[in-house]
Amino acid sequence: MEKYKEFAACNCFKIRRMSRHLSQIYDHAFSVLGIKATQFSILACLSNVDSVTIVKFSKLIGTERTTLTRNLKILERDGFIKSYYGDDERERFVELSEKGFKIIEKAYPLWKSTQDLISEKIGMDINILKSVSDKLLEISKEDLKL
Amino acid sequence: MEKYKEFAACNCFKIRRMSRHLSQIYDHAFSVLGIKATQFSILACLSNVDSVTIVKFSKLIGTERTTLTRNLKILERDGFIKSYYGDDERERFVELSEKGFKIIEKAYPLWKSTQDLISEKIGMDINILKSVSDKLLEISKEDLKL
DNA sequence: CGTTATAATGTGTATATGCACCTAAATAGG
DNA sequence: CCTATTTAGGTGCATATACACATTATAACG
Repeated sequence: MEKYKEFAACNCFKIRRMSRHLSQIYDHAFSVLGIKATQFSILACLSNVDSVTIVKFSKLIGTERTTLTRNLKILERDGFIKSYYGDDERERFVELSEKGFKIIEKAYPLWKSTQDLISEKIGMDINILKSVSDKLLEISKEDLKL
Repeated sequence: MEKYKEFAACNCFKIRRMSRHLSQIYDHAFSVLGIKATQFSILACLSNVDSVTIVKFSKLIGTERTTLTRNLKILERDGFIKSYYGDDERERFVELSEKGFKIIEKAYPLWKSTQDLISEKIGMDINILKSVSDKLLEISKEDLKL
């Protein structure tokens, strides 16, 4: 059976493996601060929106709402973010705490050096990544019926 | 503060988001069979190696050993694979069961149509993706000291 | 041959992820 | 104003992921 090469070329398999690998590299860089790459991403994005509801934030960063809820719970437990309910009592807003601001200040140089290293290793193909990402995001529900 | 664009360009953030998105698409395709994309990948790869130890298999597919152990446990529980200890009593071999072979036969057309759809959407950039993936895998432990 | 090093694996703990389902609040329609 | 629908959010359950640490078996070596 010679399907191995075909299976190994699975887009999902490859991207997942890349994701795991890259996550380990970034996680390693942040480890001295006791945070993970995912957490840095959330805190960094949050630093640019002041205050935002769960649903809006999840759409903004492309993370499933309930996943984000759980990620935020950990960040709130550790004091990096605060949350409060709005006038519309269904809405819950989240925002960075002082501690949150401080950690991303410390994390920034770690992120920057890692990001530069990876970008350098990948070279010009790095731009394709955005193109591919955008194309994937275009895929609609209709496409998935087949 | 205008760091948002910079953070949003984070390689790790982008790849993780792509990975989540793509996984949802493939998972959806396999959902009628009750398996996930990750499980299909493992079973498909396993179909090409007959019988293999945990360590070798984890290196082959680029999945952390203990992660693979847990993934395999679920597949064994559901009867898709079998495992047994070797002459070297430290080694545990895993291999596909009959049920495992049957499920990948059923899953193959689902995978193929999804794979074709995604490949078409991404277009020529798909080749660059492989190049990027290979470059990432080249990154050594030394690079991470910085 | 006995001791030490290495190799293969398992487990505890923690984060990440997403679907299905549930609740409560706000809004739309009559 | 009352009911039906929509919207925001939470929770149960399951899989995925990886690091640190422990255990056991084999290999290496003096």
